[in-house]
Amino acid sequence: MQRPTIADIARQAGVSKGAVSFALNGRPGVSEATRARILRVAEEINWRPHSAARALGGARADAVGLVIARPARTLGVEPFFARLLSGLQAEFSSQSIALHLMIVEDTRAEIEIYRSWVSERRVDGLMLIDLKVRDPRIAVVEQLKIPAVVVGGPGRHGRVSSVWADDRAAMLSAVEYLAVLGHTRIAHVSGLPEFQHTQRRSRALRDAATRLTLPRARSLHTDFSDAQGAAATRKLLAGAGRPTAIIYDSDLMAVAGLGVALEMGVAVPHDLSIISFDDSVLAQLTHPSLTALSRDTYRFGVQAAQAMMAVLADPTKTKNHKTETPRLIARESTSPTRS
Amino acid sequence: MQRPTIADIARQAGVSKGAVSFALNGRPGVSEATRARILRVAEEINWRPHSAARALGGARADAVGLVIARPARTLGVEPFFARLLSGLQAEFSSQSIALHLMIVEDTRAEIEIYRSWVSERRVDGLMLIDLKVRDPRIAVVEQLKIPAVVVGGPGRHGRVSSVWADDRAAMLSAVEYLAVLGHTRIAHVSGLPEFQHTQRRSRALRDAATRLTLPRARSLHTDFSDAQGAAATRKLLAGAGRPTAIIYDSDLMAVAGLGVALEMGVAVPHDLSIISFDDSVLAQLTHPSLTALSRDTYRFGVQAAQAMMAVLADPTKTKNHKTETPRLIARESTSPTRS
DNA sequence: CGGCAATGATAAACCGGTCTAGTGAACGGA
DNA sequence: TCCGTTCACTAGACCGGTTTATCATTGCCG
Repeated sequence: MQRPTIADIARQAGVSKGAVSFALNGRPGVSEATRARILRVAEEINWRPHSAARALGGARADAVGLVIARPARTLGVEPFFARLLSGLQAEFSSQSIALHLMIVEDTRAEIEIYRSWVSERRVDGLMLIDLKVRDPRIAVVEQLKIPAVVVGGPGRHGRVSSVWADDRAAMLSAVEYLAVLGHTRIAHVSGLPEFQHTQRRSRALRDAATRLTLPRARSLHTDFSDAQGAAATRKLLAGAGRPTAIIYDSDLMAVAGLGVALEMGVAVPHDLSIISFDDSVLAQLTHPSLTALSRDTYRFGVQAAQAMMAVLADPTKTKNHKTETPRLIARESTSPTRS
Repeated sequence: MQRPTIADIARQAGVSKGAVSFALNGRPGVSEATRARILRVAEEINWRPHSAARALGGARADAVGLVIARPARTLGVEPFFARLLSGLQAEFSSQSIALHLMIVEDTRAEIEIYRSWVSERRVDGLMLIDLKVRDPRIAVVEQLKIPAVVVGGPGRHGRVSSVWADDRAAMLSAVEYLAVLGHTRIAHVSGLPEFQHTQRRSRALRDAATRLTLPRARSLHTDFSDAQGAAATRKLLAGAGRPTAIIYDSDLMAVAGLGVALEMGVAVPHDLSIISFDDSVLAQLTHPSLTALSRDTYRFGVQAAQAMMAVLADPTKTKNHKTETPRLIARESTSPTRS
């Protein structure tokens, strides 16, 4: 027999299709004895539900969609995504929810995918990442009426749930740490300026600079690539009154910056302290190892997945879930100023 | 109207459901005039196919499955997967094929997922990675009669297509390069011994050692983690008659090994040459930068995806597709021996 | 002009589940 | 004893497509 169906179960157990459906889904309508018999038969003939048939009846797709809008080719170098993905997956797979993944070029394409996935009922919910200032996706998911979770909020995202970390507090802790070490000329090599998390960090630096009266505190924007991270570093170190400390928005850029410093004969941490806003083996394997704002990105993914499952369970309840604030881990790349 | 269906199109265009289906799928059975009218109506009311309904009729799921059987937590650090994934995605998305992704703990769980995805008709094909010696998955996919592509073959995998690179030739080129530089004591820090690619590399080293009469050529197995890579390095460098060159199976382990060497006062490349079997920014950002066997992993992913689409188009045609052999890129971590 | 094939279209079955309305039997209370 | 309720279960509609069998019309050929 090719691929047993509930009709086969029904025949063998001597009941109707409906009864089988009730039994298999744990709903009332059958006696315990019958239920047990049906389950036994199902087990025996190795029956599996046909997801399409289920979905057709309006049931869940048991899949969540994630679209990443960055050039596919550059994605591989960013450890953050892989770790986030791992965390999401670990949690989702515990509920047998698969991840529908797609990498596209830009937000327009991303929105197109959302529309088709939703109207084709491929996914039950969407995870939005890299939220931008005035992000058009928010309006789209609200219009599509599909459960969504913003990873890396919160921002202006109406009634959509979000999971976020306090970038502001993290940045402040890094700046204060540097200030205590005697640094007054602090620079920030950031990511894309249109991202909300980039803006939060840059603003936090500005505010801290005002409060602690640090002159020359500045943010240089990049596209997160190691090349632009290196270029920004070169620019900072070449100028007069160069910074004594640089905070990088990713470990990849921090490592690239470290390379530039060595190349230019700027000793780390003696002449320049370096802090990475993201931690990974990468930051730990360099010499000197990098002081970093560390958080458990895997766990962040797990929490994002949990938030999604909460929204799936009750779409009316939206919630902003704040996760652990990245903590500063002091390593070898920071030291007091020499003066 | 909530979610237009082909019945709506049929009504508005004044034809039957069947005619609409023919028109939308570009099959014969309707005149050009009618077809055009139907397509126009479909466009107008913004109709999208309901993937579940399609699948129920036995059609394609337009998704390909990929299960990675490694501890989710450690996955994020391996740049290889992210790049492979990017390449796969880029190619698949050009055909609107989504990737169904799941990360599990072991091969048993992986096989379970295969069974359920196939019987639930969630995917049209499966990508198998990290092929092991006598891998049980081969028998499973053959039994399930689902199109599959082995990424990183070829091995004993019957009539299943594969996409692979010539690890043996790559390893030989690395060993020969080192031999020319005067190295005779060459070690290899490899990955998990049960993987076929690990075995091919280890065997290539042994063969080269015999041919070039290199004593003490040996492979040390690890689990691919930076910790075990470091431990293996420490063991190698602590012993008497330590190697003058080490080849690492991944850039992550190579970087970890580099750190251990620096820590132990072994100068790279002066006292020790290092080659990484995998290239990425990681290898380029260290100091000294790492000589590496480089290949375009993104492209590898693209080719794997193409192989999958070929099998989907005609499941009877299986093929072993050999991709570019990793080429040695000399950087700063290798030099002639001092003697 | 008759027979036959090709064309364009329709109606209905079908895929494998879910779910609702309905049925018969057992049970309980007055 | 009789009615109402609950329980266990059945029959069949339904979801939104695809596909097959069927049919009418037209055109072509001998």
